[in-house]
Parts: sequence; C-alpha cells; structure tokens
Amino acid sequence: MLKQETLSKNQRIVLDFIEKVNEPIKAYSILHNVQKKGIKAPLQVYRALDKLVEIGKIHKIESRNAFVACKNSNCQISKATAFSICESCEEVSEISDSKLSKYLKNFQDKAGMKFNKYNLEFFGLCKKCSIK
Amino acid sequence: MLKQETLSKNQRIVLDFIEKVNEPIKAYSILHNVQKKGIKAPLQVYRALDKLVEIGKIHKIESRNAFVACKNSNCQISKATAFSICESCEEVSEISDSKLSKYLKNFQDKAGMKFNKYNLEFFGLCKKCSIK
DNA sequence: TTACACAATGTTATATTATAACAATTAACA
DNA sequence: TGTTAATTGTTATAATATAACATTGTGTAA
Repeated sequence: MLKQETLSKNQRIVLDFIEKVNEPIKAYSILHNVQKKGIKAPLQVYRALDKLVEIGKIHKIESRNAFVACKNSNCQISKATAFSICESCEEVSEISDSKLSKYLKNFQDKAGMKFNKYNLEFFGLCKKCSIK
Repeated sequence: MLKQETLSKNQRIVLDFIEKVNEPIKAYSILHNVQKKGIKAPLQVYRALDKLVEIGKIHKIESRNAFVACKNSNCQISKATAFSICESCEEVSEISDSKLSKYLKNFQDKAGMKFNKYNLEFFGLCKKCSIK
C-alpha cells in the first residue's frame, strides 16, 4: 500500500464528526462525541487525527490545540495553511488567498533555508465582534 | 501602576534562563532548571511566561509548545512574529524581514476582518540538515 | 503616612493534551 | 498465500497547563 485512497474505520468516524461540527474542535471533545460509534480511547482519536492531518483532510489550529476540516483546495496536503481567528468569539476561518499563498510559498529567508511547509495564524476581531 | 518598567523576581529568573539557553525551551524544562533559584511550581513558571509573552520579551513557538527569547525589535510586543523551524534538528530562528512583516501587517482578509496580530511558522530543513 | 488597588507570589490540587508500549487484527499486493 | 505495512484495541502514563485561594509586595494618590 503506497497511498491510501480510502479512510479506515476510525479515520472515517473522526473525519465525519469534524466535518459535521464545521468548526475547530478539540481531541477530547471529539472522543466524547464519537464514543457511541465505538471509539473508546484518546489514542484512537489521536491516531486518526494524525493521519487526517497528514493527508490534508483536516488542519490543526496550533494556538488552540483544535482541529478543523479543510475547505481549501489550495493547501496541498496541509503544507500551506492560513487561518483567521477571532479572539473574542473564537471563530476560525481558513484563509484562501492565492496571492498570500504564492507569496509565502516563495518566501526565502536570509539564512537560505528552504521551506516545504508553513502555518500562519492571524488574530483579531471578526465583523460581528468588532461592532459589539 | 500602569506599565511595568522592571520585571518581578520570578519573571527575571525565567527570562534570564531563557535568554541564556538561546533556543526554544519548554516550560517544565525551565522549571527544572530554575528550581535552584527558588521557583518550585509549574504555575510560577507559567505566570512568568504569560507576562513575558505579553510584554514581548519572549515568544511561544506554538507548534512546539516552547518558548524563546525575542531578538527582534520589529515584532512590537509579540504582535507580529515569524519563525523558521528545521524539522530535522528542531533549530528555530526568528525571522526578521521587513517586507514580510509589512506584507502581513497590511493583509486584509476577504471577510473584512481586522487583524491586530499574527504568528507565522515556516518548516523545512536548515542548511546543515539539508546537506546531510 | 496611610490606604487603596493592583500585581505578584506561594501552594496544593487538578484539568487538559498527548504519547509509550505491546498484542492482535486487517488490508494491499507481489 | 505469504509477507509487509497499516490499523486497531487497550492500559498506563507522560507532558502541558490552569483553578482556586490565601498572602505578600508595590505604586500612587489622598
């Protein structure tokens, strides 16, 4: 097996749930919600999450220790991710901006390091929260 | 007291250690290393870390749960941070690139969200590791 | 100087996030 | 069909971080 076409049972259960809630969710909250499907232990969730991140089906919001489904065809296999995060209501959106991703993909640092991946998190107030 | 000019005792101890090691270090590793200075509990370390992050003396490397001293006068009070991370040796450098920071500070997302902060982490292989 | 407010400290306990280790089973495919 | 890798199941534990509460220190203004 070189590349997996189909998801395994646990991967499917976890992904279905993450896609359903449609917002960032934490590993133990996933666990709590999929126990009725037969997933009993944290490790079962974390293993599914690891694989789903690896194949780009979900992303981890590092500053929140939360996971969200990918809605963006531009982030090839989770190699180039950008999010906006509202510091008031915690709403998170994946940013899909080809200029931004092009700029960052081509960014070359002064030490000559070659990047194959980046993650960018913007913080601020979303529209709703800024008028409150 | 509106703005603190001087660091408190624990803040000083923690910052001195982080500056001395000069690479990202984890909270419990800091704790272990400053116990001889009288800091006994995780919370004492975390409280110092929180304050030091807030005033921009250190940054948190979110993907590594580690903290590093700020060497960059451009990231005003931790509001605009960028790092390069070697996935092989885990070396982390703070990126100081005025074009990049200007680009990101002015970035406007499509939802009209106003950002006041960002954190960017690039991943790849540093020079040393890429020739191995 | 005193009194007030806020910042920082000390301490114990606990919550939250994540992985180690090992045995068993399943799936791809040469 | 045998072999290899992926996945699963399970228990225990490691690593990261915060709650709660009592106390002490510090700047400032009446």
